[in-house]
Amino acid sequence: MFVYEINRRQMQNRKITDSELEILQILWANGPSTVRTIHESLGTEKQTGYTTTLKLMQIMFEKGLLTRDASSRTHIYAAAISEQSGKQQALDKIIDSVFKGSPTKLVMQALGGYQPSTQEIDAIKAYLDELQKQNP
Amino acid sequence: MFVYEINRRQMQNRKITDSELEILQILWANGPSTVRTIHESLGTEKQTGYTTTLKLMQIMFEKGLLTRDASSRTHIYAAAISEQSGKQQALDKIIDSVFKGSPTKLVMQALGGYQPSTQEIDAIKAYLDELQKQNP
DNA sequence: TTTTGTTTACGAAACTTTTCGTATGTTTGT
DNA sequence: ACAAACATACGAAAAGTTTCGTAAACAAAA
Repeated sequence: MFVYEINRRQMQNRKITDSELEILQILWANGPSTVRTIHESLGTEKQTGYTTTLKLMQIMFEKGLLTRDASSRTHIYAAAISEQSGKQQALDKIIDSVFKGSPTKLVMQALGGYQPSTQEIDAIKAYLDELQKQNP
Repeated sequence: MFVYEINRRQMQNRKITDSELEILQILWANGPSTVRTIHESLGTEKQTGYTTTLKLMQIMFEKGLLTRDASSRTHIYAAAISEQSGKQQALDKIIDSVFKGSPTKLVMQALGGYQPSTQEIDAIKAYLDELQKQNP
């Protein structure tokens, strides 16, 4: 039986840190996980101890970034926000702060800075056609 | 006579913070400026004192993010990195951390999350055509 | 049962970023 | 000349993030 706790006493307006984003990403990719699993997924690059990961996830729970099932001794954590909205949030922030609120500007810069391949360009064009069809 | 100081003893690998990015942005928009000017540009939103802005810019100078002309009492600061590369840096970071290194993924998410207008779509398409011409 | 290992909770150190107060010197206006 | 305003430098408090050590509870193994 799963009983996901949700912490509603969130310290709201603190932004998501890079370490937190790393953990969210693993949860998005693998689904609900234990601290141990997450810690091992971080493993190679990060040289930090287990309790560090634990503490971080506890704090994220307090912030409302994660929920957790504490019905068994080994808690199982899940991302409280969807991959979609998490990524969009990250984008929004940069669009707002760096690209004067214009997603188009960001897209241009991203494309200009990277020399996408012909295949990629075609993929994006196809996607644009899709959008245009939906939005006449 | 302008004599821009450049601090070469940079603490390298610290990343650019949000506050720092705000200041860079103003410098990119307005060109070299005094601390007072920057502080007033930040003005309305930020409720922080003048010396806070000063200190921030001094630290940015130490980090090598800004250069400055100290030939007159009122120093004049300039961004040490170009608008282009600063914005690209910001983008790189998020592409790397959130979009598995794929700029195309970021572009898709940005476009999908925003319902761009027909004009914007056309502008992006035109831009893609440009890229495709250069890259046969 | 006793030992060994795993898990959470928690406090606090270490580090970074943001903020400000104060000292000191320069410029400006009266 | 003198006061008021302004500029830099600097130390340090305040706030936030990351890290770890240790204690307590439980589980598994010997």
